[in-house]
Amino acid sequence: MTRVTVQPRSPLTRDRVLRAAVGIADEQGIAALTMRRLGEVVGAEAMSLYHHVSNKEDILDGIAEHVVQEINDVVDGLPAQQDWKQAVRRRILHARAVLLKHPWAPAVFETRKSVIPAVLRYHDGLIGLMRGGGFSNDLCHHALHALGSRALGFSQELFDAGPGDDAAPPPNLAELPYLAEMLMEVVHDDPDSTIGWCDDQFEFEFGLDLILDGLDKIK
Amino acid sequence: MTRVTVQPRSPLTRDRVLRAAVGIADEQGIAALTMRRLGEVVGAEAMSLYHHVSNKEDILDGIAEHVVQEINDVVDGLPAQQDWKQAVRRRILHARAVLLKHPWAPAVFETRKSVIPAVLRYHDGLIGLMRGGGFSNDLCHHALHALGSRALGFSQELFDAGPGDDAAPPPNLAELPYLAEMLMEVVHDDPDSTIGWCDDQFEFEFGLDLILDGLDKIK
DNA sequence: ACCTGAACACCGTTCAAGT
DNA sequence: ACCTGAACACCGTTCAAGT
Repeated sequence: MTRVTVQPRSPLTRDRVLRAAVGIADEQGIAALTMRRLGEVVGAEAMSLYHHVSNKEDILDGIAEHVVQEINDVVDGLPAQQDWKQAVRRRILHARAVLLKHPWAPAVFETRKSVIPAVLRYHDGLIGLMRGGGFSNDLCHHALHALGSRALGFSQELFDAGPGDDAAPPPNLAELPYLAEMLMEVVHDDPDSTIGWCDDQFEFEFGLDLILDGLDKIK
Repeated sequence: MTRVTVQPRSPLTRDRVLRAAVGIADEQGIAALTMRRLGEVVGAEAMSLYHHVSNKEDILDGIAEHVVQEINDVVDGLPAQQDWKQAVRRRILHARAVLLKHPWAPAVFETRKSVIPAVLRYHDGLIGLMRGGGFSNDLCHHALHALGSRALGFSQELFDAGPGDDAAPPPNLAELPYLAEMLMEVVHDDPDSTIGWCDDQFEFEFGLDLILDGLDKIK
């Protein structure tokens, strides 16, 4: 008779709950993250979760922290660099790369009631780089505000380049003369697309460099 | 017998529903906007709403459109101005003033699936101003991306200056040397505050001018 | 045509009861 | 101590029935 050693189910912990929550959000979107679904994934009833987290807000706080931790782990491993602008630029682009793996994260960041501790640590690092580059504390402060969410690698677009709503009426370009002309010129290399044709990475770097170059001139 | 002419209750319309929805969101926050509560306010059952809007998403689309309409009405009334930078700057600051009356609006914009038509009209106006200032269509395109949500007057902060969570542990400044030093210097005129001490309007304009000045140099 | 009550399929969360 | 079933107070939405 074979000895079937049943792996004792590892006990539920806050960390296992949060890990599972991140997994659900990554794979099925943040709307799929419900207490009941989360219970299913960790192999327990939804109500058991409340022994390890205080409520759903606590879970959202936790997975936000989790993602920023991941960013900090990446950027802390980057080698030192003499030029502050290159250092800040690279740090932010690495943060962006992590965030692209968790597309739900920006929305969760924005709904947090209190500051995410890991974000403070991230910002502390950015200030360190800028101070090293000759920034005054005052300019560091303005710089963080100017960067806003760009500091963590995401830009806030008014219309997401998501799947779009096919049922929605197409915009009437006759009433939008300047936009129509711009579109015609900008997309003339890529005639298939109308909106959402943009190279997000390029545009992100364009805006980031605009700000970093501006700061460089002030400092 | 007195003729009591009962004011015939004005029939429900999509516009009345949306107006009431904006009112609820303004006064009690977006979370208070439920179908049942909305029904109460317009004096009907929640289920009656479905004859005038297709569902709740449609209501959110509608109130987002409503706010951007309000912005367009304001900025369309602004007198012409020769300097593109001043014109764009003023337009954006007026948009911001409208948005400050509807603090829930940015979050609703971000969750819209398809482009809000009024936002296209707003952007069309901005492009017009920049074209008039000598921008190429290509630069207009990059400029809109660089501005992002700033074009409509709101910046995306990682931590909102909201009421805050008093139960949350205070950040350990010992682990945040640069941030601690910056805070000490920046707030030394206002020793009561620790975080959320910032002059949002000033910081918004600082970031906006950084971008506009940068664009001015490229164009 | 417009409106409604009852019902359905979900939520997050509480609570008393199990082991 | 950790977990659970049943229940509660909400959601958005459907549907058959009213006028």
